[in-house]
Amino acid sequence: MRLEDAIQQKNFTDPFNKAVVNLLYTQSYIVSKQSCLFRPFGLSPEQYNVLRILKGQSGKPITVSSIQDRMLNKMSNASRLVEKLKQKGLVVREECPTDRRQVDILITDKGLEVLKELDSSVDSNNKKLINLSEQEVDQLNMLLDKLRG
Amino acid sequence: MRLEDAIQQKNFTDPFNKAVVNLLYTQSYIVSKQSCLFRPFGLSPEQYNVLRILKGQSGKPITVSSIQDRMLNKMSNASRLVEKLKQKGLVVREECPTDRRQVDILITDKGLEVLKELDSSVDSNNKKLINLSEQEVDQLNMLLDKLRG
DNA sequence: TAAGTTTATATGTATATACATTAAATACAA
DNA sequence: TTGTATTTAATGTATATACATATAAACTTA
Repeated sequence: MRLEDAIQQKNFTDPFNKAVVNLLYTQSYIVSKQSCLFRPFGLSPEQYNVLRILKGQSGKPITVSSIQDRMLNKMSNASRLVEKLKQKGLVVREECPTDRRQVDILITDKGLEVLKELDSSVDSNNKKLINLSEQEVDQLNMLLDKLRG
Repeated sequence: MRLEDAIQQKNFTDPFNKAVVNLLYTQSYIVSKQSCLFRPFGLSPEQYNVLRILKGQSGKPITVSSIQDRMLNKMSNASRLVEKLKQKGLVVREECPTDRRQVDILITDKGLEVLKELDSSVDSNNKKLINLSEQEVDQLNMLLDKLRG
């Protein structure tokens, strides 16, 4: 569906402006379609993302600031987010032995289990969300990677 | 910059999954680059968007629920957002004459002035944000419009 | 027209985000 | 080594978001 129809705006000053609005609108589309998957586990999209980051570490600890760097939403608060995950027993915090300022974060077995339950449904859901051919989605990824400079 | 490098993730299960993460990440990139423009006016991105919707009405009133339909973030709260804009003197609320449940919203002269000051810098900023050629940005818009189905 | 249903908006509440500040540990330079 | 600056994480605070519920008006239909 054309963005112009979706938000009932007749035209944009130029295609760059349309692209900005289009990206904001499409993100909202994705988040709203994803939230129902996370809900049963009491996770927000960004909490799920942090669990994925930790899983990607395959056992290696990672500091709070490294998590922050790799989060999708740069403005959100890794420290408090990790605290929420800890309260749910999905991660543990350990004092970093080489630098006592830092805090090492590790995913727990329970955290890995939650991901195991979620990942396949998230993957198939994402495929359904992106109504494009293989070729088109590759093109989209290429354009997104390029546009950020 | 490739998403894989930006968030230090080696690979994705498939290009559709990468596209989802890529869209979330790109939205965050845009919002963080835009926020400094809105800040001096005390506006959030969505508040700015609502002002744009109202300006697009060119004087015609629009109800709260119609604003909600046309907002970029479908989950946000049009009623409270309009209240914030009203407190800043940028919009007025009027009881709808034909249906007393509804509330007509109109942008004020002050609201139009704020937009006048913002629009050109937002437009040029957006152009800078999207590091693509005219042809590429058209392609991106086409793909985004298509992917939502 | 009365009773139940739907719609439009507002409000309550918990959590998340944005941004500033604090506190502690470390790095570094005089 | 001492004082200053920087880094890391946590915390404070205001606002925004997400979602449920409430309230009032309008519609529906028996």
